Formats: sequence, structure tokens, C-alpha cells
Amino acid sequence: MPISISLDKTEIFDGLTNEQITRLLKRGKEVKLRPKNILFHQGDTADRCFLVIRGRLKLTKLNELGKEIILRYINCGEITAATAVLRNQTYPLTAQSIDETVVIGWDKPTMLALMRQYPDIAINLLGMVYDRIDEVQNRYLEMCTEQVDQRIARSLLRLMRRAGIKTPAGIHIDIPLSRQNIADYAGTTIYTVSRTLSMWEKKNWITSGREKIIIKDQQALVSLAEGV
Amino acid sequence: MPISISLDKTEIFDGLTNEQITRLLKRGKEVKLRPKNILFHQGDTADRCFLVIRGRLKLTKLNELGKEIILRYINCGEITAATAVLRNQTYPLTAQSIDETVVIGWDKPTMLALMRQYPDIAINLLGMVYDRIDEVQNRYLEMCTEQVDQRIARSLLRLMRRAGIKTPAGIHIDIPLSRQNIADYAGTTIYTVSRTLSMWEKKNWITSGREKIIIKDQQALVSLAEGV
DNA sequence: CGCTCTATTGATAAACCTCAAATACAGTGG
DNA sequence: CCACTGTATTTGAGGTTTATCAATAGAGCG
Repeated sequence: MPISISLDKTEIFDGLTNEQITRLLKRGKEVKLRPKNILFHQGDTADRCFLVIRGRLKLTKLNELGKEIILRYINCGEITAATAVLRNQTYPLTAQSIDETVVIGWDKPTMLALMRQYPDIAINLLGMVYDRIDEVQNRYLEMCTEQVDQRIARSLLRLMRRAGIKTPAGIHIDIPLSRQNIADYAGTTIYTVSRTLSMWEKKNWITSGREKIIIKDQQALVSLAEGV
Repeated sequence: MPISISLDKTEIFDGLTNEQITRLLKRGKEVKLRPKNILFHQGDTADRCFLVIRGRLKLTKLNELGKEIILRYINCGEITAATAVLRNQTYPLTAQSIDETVVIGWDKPTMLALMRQYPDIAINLLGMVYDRIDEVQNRYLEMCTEQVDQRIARSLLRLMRRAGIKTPAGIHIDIPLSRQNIADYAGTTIYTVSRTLSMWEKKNWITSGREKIIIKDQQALVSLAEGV
């Protein structure tokens, strides 16, 4: 089974031995996804949670009128739907693969058994969940109190921290990011995103192309995000 | 020690016996708060988490410029800062008592010991945390996609579900709710809240006074919230 | 009754969305 | 290599929503 070494470092397994981790991974079921496949849909019964062992996921949420927002990108080594599966409810959001992606799914009984056997798994999860709440709460605060350009700047910086790759030209955000994606992530429209990025490109803060963003002046974006 | 019976029903203790619960409560330290006292400040070291055993808390968050939002109200029997305490970080928000309030605080070592001894505590917590995330995510979605009047309607409905009391005049939201509070909760300004509530009062959907809201036509608010 | 805090209301302006149309770009098949 | 097609992006004009500012009114309290 081709499980990347880096998974040993996945926070959820902190405090466990390698043999234990291997055993746990074997108790899950592997799911392979082609790019842009849906792993689960908002509204589906939440019967499994997933650890990403290759590739990445995009988490989105729709409102009643079909407007979509992007809540988060899930990197390799991260887990998703861990709390939802404990709640016997439906998934509150949709998970879609970005590239070739492999995940391991555990169902509720398995998760419960694991956590009862290794309480540290539940404890680690609680810590990880803190980060998620903190991030949404921060974004919520920003959405309530800041203007679009600030939010777009923050969005790019956040995405950069999650998926940034240093290149000679600047820091490349290694996710296919359309204007629509950025708009859905920052809570605005493609038109506003386009205008804003054009301005920044003129100022030489970024370089952008079709579904591509490279950040050239991170400091400028930070200043803008934090209120000039 | 005057601990209300209803605490036996607190979800975090699901699966434990009454004696076990009593023992756990004794391992925490009681804190008494007068109305409007600060239990902890955003930015303080997160060294304890708290279970509310009497009264209620208001959770708020400030941005860099001092703009405040209200994230949540914590009722009697609920817990707060449970994940923050595990992360050795600072509190991401401020907790303030609304009325006479009593909480029990546990520090990190105690929480860890409790969860290792009773894994179900951690598991219950994970489930509870799901509800919090779900709520913020929903509010975030609404903030991104809906207009002010919808958000104000949703805010009143949410607060009603948390603190509503049936009276002959309608459902009274039993929290001192100023226009400022509603604005901070719905992500808008006191002016817009005032105008909106005035309209609804004319339509006889609500009755409002100084820091007081009574909902008379819940269905009207629901229709509005869900997009006319 | 005067003081303070909260709420209302009107006028104005800013921010941002919407719509329409043009343009750029990537990939495909000839 | 080029034209073609389907997206993605840009840009302008116009309109809506909502914030801001200023001034007034009302409620509660000593």
C-alpha cells in the first residue's frame, strides 16, 4: 500500500507508534478520486470521515438559492468530516478533489472504537478542530467588518500559506484558482475580483493569469489586509 | 455545592454515571461572575475551559480596528474554550457574563487527564464542537450571500431558538439585546437594524423596545430569511 | 427635572453588485 | 501552424444596497 511517509507526521496520530498508525490506516477504506470528483455532497448522510493521503480537496457550501462559497482547501495529511461523522447527520458541505486524490475513509463505529482505544486520537482531533473553528471565526469577523479589497488580500495570503510555492517570479499559489474561486472564497463577485487583481497587477504586487496567481509583494498585501 | 440537576444532562457527560460527574465537577474550580464581568479576554493565555452552571455568557471578537462582532451566546450547561485550552494558545475571543453567572473551570492538565480516563468526554466534545462549526459556517455563508434584512431575520430567529420564552404577546428573546448587539450579531450597523426593526414593527411582525425584542410573526421572519 | 444612554430618522455618499459586451486564452482538430 | 470553440477574464455604465453622518427623540434613573 503506497502510503506516503509524511503521514506519520499527521497530527491526528501524535503519540502513536508507527505500527499502531499502520494498523489504523488498514482499518479504513481507500477511495481514489480523479480530478474534480465529488467525494461527498452537502446533504448526503455523513457516514464516513476522510484522511487525505494524496492530492487535495476543496470544501464548498451552497445556500438555498444555489450561491456557492468556498470554505476551505484540505491538504494532503489532513482530515475532513471528522466531527460530522460522529453526529449521524448529513454533511454540511461538499468535498471535491482538485487533482488526483486518494483518501482513507473511516465510518462512525470504527472512529468510535479507535478513539476509545486511543484517547489521544480524540484529543488530537479536538486540537485540530480548534484550528478550523478559529479560521472560520476569523473569516467571519473579516466578512463582517472589512471591505472587499482587504478580504481579497487576506484570501490570497491564506491560500498562499496553504499552497504557496516559492518561484523566481514570486510565490505561486499552487491551486487552480479562477476569479470565480477567489470570489467564492472572499465572498464577492468575479467582477470585483478581476478589477482588484488588475489594480494590484499594475502596482506590481501580483502576477496573474488564467486560473493562476503569483504573489510578488507579500508585504503590500499584508499591509492592505491589516487596514492600510 | 449548589450544582443544578440539569447538568446531569449536559452532553459532555453523556455515558458517565452521576457519581463520576460529581467527581469531575469537583476537579474544576468555580468562578462567580456579576453581570457584565469579563471571564476571559481575547488574547489572554487560554489556560482554562469553562462549563457554565448558572447564567449565560456572550462571546465577542474584535478586529484590529476595534470593531466588534458577537459570535455566540453560551447557555447554562454549555462549555466554552474547550478546544482552545488544548492548544496552549490565547483565547481567540472574549467571554462576558450577561447576568449573575457561575462557571467551573478546568485547566489543560486536568482536561487531558479527564479525557484520557474517560474517552467519551473527548468524543462528546467532538460532537458538540461540530455544532459550533456548523453554526459559524452557516453564518459565514449567510454573511457572504445574503442581504442585511435576511441576516437580521436569521439573527432574531437564532437568538429566539437559544433564548426564546413564550409570552402572551409573542416569543420574547430573553437576553438584553440592544440595537448595537443585534448589529454586532448580524454584521451590520445600528442604523440599519433600527430601520429594519421599525419596518417589521409596522408590519406587526415584532414588538421591540429598549434592549427588548418580542417576535409576533415567526413565519414571516422565516420566509424572509429563506429568501422571500 | 436633568443626565445619560439608547433608538430613530433623514440626507448623503460610498462601496459594491449587476448586466452587457468585448477581449484574451487554452485546447482541439484540421 | 492556424482557425475554431468554449471558457475565463476584463472593462464600462448604471443602479442598489447599505454605511455614514448629523441631528432629534425617547427611556430610565437618581
